Amino acid sequence: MVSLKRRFGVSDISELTVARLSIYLRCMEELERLGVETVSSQEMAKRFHLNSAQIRKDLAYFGEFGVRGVGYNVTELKQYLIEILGLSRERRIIIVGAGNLGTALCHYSRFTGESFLVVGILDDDPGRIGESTPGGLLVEDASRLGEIVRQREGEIGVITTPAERAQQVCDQMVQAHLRAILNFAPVQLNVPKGVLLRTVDLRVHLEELSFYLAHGIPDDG
Amino acid sequence: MVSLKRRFGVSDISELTVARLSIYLRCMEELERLGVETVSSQEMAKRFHLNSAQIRKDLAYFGEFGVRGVGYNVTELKQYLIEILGLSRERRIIIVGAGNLGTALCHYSRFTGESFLVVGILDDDPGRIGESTPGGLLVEDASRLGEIVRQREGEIGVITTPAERAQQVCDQMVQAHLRAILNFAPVQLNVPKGVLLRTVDLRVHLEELSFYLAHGIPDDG
DNA sequence: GCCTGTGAACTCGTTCACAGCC
DNA sequence: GGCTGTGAACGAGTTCACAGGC
Repeated sequence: MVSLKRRFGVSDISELTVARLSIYLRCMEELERLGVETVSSQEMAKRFHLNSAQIRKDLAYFGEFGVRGVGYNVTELKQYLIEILGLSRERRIIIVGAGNLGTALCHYSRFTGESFLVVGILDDDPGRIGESTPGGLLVEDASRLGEIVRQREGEIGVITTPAERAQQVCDQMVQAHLRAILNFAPVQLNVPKGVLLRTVDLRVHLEELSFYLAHGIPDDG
Repeated sequence: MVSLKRRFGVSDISELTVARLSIYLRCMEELERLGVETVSSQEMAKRFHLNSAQIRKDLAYFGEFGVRGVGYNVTELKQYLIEILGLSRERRIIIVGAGNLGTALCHYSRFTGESFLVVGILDDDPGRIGESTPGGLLVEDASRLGEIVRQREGEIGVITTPAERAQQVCDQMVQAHLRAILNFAPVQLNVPKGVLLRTVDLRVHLEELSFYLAHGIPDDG
């Protein structure tokens, strides 16, 4: 096995590239299931509707994983992608907001292989604290966030509270040393430098769809 | 009130612009709540961490909504954005997949004002059919999709099935004349031209966070 | 004075096309 | 022959900077 490129400044890698690495990982998993041992960027592009040059370029940021004239070894590339994406160790997730979405996400570890584990779901509604979720976790008091993060070595915070509460929860997560936050509340949150925030805004997605329903859908999709 | 620009080819508008229009709408709602009547692009940019030139450019695709020397009228711009995004009429949503995520999304109409309404949630698991969801809807048989879409004038399909079932459900949605599909299953789906597909892949988002946890978080956020 | 709307400059990302290697 | 890795060309998207209007 070739080693990963020693130095790639993380800021040289575009977010779009990172998102695609995750896609490539899923492609490798699929190919492995199908028993495919080797794949060229072209074949991969055709099969999964990607662009072959882009695949090669994305991968080349991190090392020389391919063999000229042959392509990429599926299992090997999968391992590299796991390594690159930091998935070789478990990442522990703490959810704040035990509404429908929050409890739904408790289940989520099931779909993501071994890499992610929800280790806590908190809420500040006394009516919800103590309830058990479909995932088997008990809802705990949101005021214990700091303690729980420390205890269970949480790394990723997920916000599924109403919009009004989200910034407050976000601040508490930063305080509790969570450095990666996934926000489902439909607000633009502020985090200090050194904290990574991703917002998944369902309302934005629905409104986009509505825009194209209103104005027609372009040919390219 | 000035009228909307008569002809903007929908393909001239970037998807990124469309997504931002949705953000701007949320900004207007916030400003209206705060009682602000007029806002300049610069003030808006500062308040919501956007870029003023980009705001002006995005809006200018659709008309001349601002007043030089003054700025934009908040309520008026809000109305324009609603119009542009096709939100002045209700968009009816059909969900397929009554697992935790699907049932969680039934509630979603509540958070999106008047514009979106979940009018059906279907599943093919006989054990789930007939169950009632937190939103008050009964789970119906997925095989009745076509009929239900027609009856209730569904326009947007939401896929919350496991990955294995997703392409099949997607095909059935296309068959049932849904032209806008929001997919939460972690697979790359194929749709014919004339159908709009958006995928929200939680796994990709989590893996991105993991990447930056592993390699460090760049200063810009 | 201040602010919009917009061409021009620039930055970033994608795609092309080929040298180098198997 | 085929395929990777990569500089160069291209295109998309963002930001600048200012003319024009209030």
